[in-house]
This record gives sequence, C-alpha cells and structure tokens, in this order.
Amino acid sequence: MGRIEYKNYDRFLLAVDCIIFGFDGSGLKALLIKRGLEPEIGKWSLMGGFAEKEESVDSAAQRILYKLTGLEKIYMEQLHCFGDVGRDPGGRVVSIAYFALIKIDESSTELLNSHNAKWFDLKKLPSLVFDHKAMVKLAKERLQQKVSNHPIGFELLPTKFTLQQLQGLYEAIFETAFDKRNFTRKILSLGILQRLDEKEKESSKKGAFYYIFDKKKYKQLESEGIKLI
Amino acid sequence: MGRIEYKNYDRFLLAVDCIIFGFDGSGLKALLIKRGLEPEIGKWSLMGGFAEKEESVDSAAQRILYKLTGLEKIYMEQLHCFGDVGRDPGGRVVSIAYFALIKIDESSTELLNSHNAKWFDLKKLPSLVFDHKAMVKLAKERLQQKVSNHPIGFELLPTKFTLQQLQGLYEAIFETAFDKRNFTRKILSLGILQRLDEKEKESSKKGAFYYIFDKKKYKQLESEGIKLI
DNA sequence: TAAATAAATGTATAATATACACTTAATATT
DNA sequence: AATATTAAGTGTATATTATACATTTATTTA
Repeated sequence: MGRIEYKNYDRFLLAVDCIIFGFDGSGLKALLIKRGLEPEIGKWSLMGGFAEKEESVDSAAQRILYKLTGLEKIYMEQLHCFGDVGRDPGGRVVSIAYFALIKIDESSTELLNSHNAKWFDLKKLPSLVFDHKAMVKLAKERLQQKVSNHPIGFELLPTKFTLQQLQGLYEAIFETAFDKRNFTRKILSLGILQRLDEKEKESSKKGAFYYIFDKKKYKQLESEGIKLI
Repeated sequence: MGRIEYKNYDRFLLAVDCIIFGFDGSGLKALLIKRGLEPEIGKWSLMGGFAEKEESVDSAAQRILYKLTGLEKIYMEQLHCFGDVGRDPGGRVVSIAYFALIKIDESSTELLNSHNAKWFDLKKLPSLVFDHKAMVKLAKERLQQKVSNHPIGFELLPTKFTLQQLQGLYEAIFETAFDKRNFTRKILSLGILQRLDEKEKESSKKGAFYYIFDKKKYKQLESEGIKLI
C-alpha cells in the first residue's frame, strides 16, 4: 500500500513542555526558564519546544530536556496533552507535557545559565506563562501517585544517600511529615536498599549510613509496582 | 499584545481515538468500528477522527464519542498521546487517546450500525489498525488502576444493579474472582450504595436487591479518591 | 410441603499500619 | 579523662484492614 496523505484536515503546532523535578535536601524543586520568544517573552516558563516532523513526541521531549540540562537517559514520563483552544495566545498550539526526575547537581550549569534557568521550590513558584501552572500542579499530583507505587523517587537523589535524605524527599513530595521509625522500617523491608559501610558525617556527630539501591530488586519492584507509601 | 502566529515549525494532523468500554454482565467490552478510510480501510479500529482548529482536544473527543454513540455527558478521561513517527502509515498523525465508560444499552443502535460498530470482549479482540491494540491495552490498565481508587465503575452499570452485577463487573475488569462475602462487606462499608426495596428476580428465585448510588457520598469519595479494591 | 436455587450473612486469623520514646555512636567541650 | 551534645538508630503494643472460609434464608416450582 502506498503512502496516502490525509487531506483537508486542520494541522496543529505541537509543543512539548517539560516539568523537570529536582530535590536539594529541603523542598521539591522545579526547573523554570525565562521564556525567550513572544508572546510573554521574559516570563517564567517550563522548558519547551516544538515537535518536529521526523521525530516522535517522546523523542522531542528527550531532545528538549537534553537541550536544557545536557542530560540523557533520564526518567521521564508523559503527563498529559493540553489542548484547549486559547491556551497559547501566540497560536493554536497543542502541548504534550512530560515530567522528568533529575539529580539536581548533574545538570550542566552552563546550559542552565544560557537559558536563564532557575530552580524554584514547588511551594514558591512564580507566575508562569499560559497553562504551565496547571501543568506543574498535575505533574506534582502524578508524581505523588507514581512515587507511592513505584521506586522512582531515587531518581531525584544522589547515588548514595542516607535514610534521612530519602525520608526528606518523600516528605517534600507529599508535603507531610512521616514517622522516622515507621518510614525506616517500611522502606528497608522492601529490600531494595543496600547499606554501605560509609557514613555521611556533615549533619551529625554520629554520622548516618549511606545507602544505594539493590538494582535487581529495584527492577523487580518497578515492574510489579509494589506499594511504597 | 497582538496575536503572533509562530512561523516555520512543523504542523501535525491531530487525531483523537476513543476506547469505549462497556459491560454486558459477562465480560468487559470495547466498542470497535470498521475503519471507513484508507489506509487499512475495512479493518477493525477504535472510533476516531481528526481534531479541528476551533475546538479543544477534549471537545474533539466528546464530539467523536457522540458521533458514534449519540451519548453526551459521559465519563471520559484522556489516556495518552501516541506520537511515534510511523504509527499511521497514512501520514504523520499524532493521536490523543481517550477512554470512555458507557452503559452498553444506552448507545444509539442506528448510529452503531451506520458505523459498522460492534462490541468485542476485551479478551477476544480482533487485530486492530495502527497502534490501537496498544491503546486498548493501556486503557485497560488505566481503568484497573482508576477503578481501584475511584467510584467510576458504576458508569458501566445500569442505574439500578445488584451486588452480584457489581461484583461481576469488577471481576471482569480485573479478570479475577473475588470472594462474595468480602466484596459485599467492603463495598457496602463505603456507604455509597443505597438499597432499594425492589428485587431483580430473573437470575434467582429468592431475588437479589437492587442498589443505586448515594450521590452525595459518591461525589465525596470521587474527590477524595478512596480505596475501593 | 418438599425441593431447588441463588442470595445473604459472620467469624476467626493474618497482615499491615499506626502511635509512640529511649538508647547509641561519635565528636566536642571542659 | 570525663561529660555534654547531637542526630542516628531501633522495638513494641494497638488498631485497622485483608483474607479465608460455610451455613442459613427467601422465594419459586414441582
């Protein structure tokens, strides 16, 4: 069968917008840029761009994440298609939003600077262009839901981390405090953490053991979707 | 600020495809049509169509559901954007998939016939065009997930239904058997069902009480997202 | 009035979630 | 060398929820 091009249907600009989450030990953060084109040039915005004809939408999202952070092979998930008619005053643009989880210190500072990018605490977001606020809100809800059943929170932490850092991350994501004993017991009972002999000693005299993942168990749980929180 | 049209970016055909779920007392069903245009004309397909410039993507999905079933104000949820380059051999079409839950006997028979539509058991699907099989698979997974935490299963049942019908629905969705006593206890403990004095008497001599929803409790749970299964 | 049928119901046990406070290891201070 | 300081690390009791499992009940039909 030859290639038939569908005729006489409306064509759309397709944007991809990325909610890039990070965690710096205190709050959950999102990476925002100063928008570089009209309309609303100079306002805070999610990193985005237009999809191109010869790439998949997923690839476009990866390309755009790479463009801002220099990072590849990052945990990224499609969030939602935002398709309201008036969402972008610059034209009829349908946007596919993705969220990504990155280790906050691994992105390229030069790239971030060149895009006028900045990390913002989720609880202190500036006003954003278009419907980007709704995107962030939905992304946060999805992250909460996802992190409850899938071991992806680790994507936001350094390779080795203490139990208190892990708990701090979950508390930041859910904006609630957990009981240390119960949290520790539960997370260790999953058997996906491996304790190192090394200790983190900056925040206490006693020092807290570092942990890393047991990759094998991790993969297993990822596919099964075990309840974490 | 005037209206700026973004220039020089690729434009895409935007399709909307609907996974329409129904339940007839035995298995979970999906509504399929015989595709009416090339390529792959005559093959089984999800109901779909192209989005138009002056409507939101959500509206397009509603329009397409209405076109096939004659139904409005239906539970419908965006599923996922399918954006691979080669997904539609007829052109570069990005599709936004939605899933809908309808009462199987409420759709217009004339409309269904005019589209050559037919209900298929999810476990006995024919081969489908493009990536529609993946869409159905994802929709089923999302339905399972959603129905576990939100009281939406009822959208698939008649207004009044018996506990056995409700259990049958959940068993069909999860493709597993539940213990009748535990299921009944749990579902009734939510307090969202109201028992009628009327009984269904076709399937037994004793007869089974009909239930309807307690709308107020229903709304409350819908927003809170209480665990059902 | 007996038989047949599916509906309706309860209880014991296991697993999981929650609430709650003291001990320990290492360093810093006197 | 002894003591104070700091956050890390840990256990137990109770409540809640999930699971496993079989008999009684209401109604119709023979």
